[in-house]
Amino acid sequence: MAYWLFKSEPDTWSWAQQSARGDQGEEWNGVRNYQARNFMRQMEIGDQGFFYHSQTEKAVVGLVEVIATSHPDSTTDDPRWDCVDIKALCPMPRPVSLEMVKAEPLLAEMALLRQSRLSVQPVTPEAWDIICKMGGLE
DNA sequence: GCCAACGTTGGC
DNA sequence: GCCAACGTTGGC
Repeated sequence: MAYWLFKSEPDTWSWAQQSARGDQGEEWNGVRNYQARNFMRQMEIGDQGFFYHSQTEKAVVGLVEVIATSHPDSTTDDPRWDCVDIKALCPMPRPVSLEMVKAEPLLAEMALLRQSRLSVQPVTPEAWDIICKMGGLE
């Protein structure tokens, strides 16, 4: 099983909206970036991810799970763009802010810091554990 | 609101 | 195939 990070502007698609979808989940659509798309194509059902709010909040606010593998993005006719479906698992008891991630030397290599514009990115198992603990999980 | 980073597009 | 121009994203 692999770990990922999904980034969203809360004004566009928020954790609250994602949670409201329940187990039915929702397409992670609208991605128009090849790198991000390629990561989604690698995802498998049961993979887990962080849900990150960019812009105003800049924090990991919850955990999600992949419930459908890559398929055409319903928001475009352009055959280049695929997406997966994800559902909310649980909120972070304490959201892990970008500031907190930056302050942890063990997380310095995260794509979140190195490639700030990438909206879908892989997370190593080590980074996953660290952030879960920082957020009050486990 | 600004700016840096970076991806995309189009002309050559 | 290169590169300049431009658009978008995200942090500050």
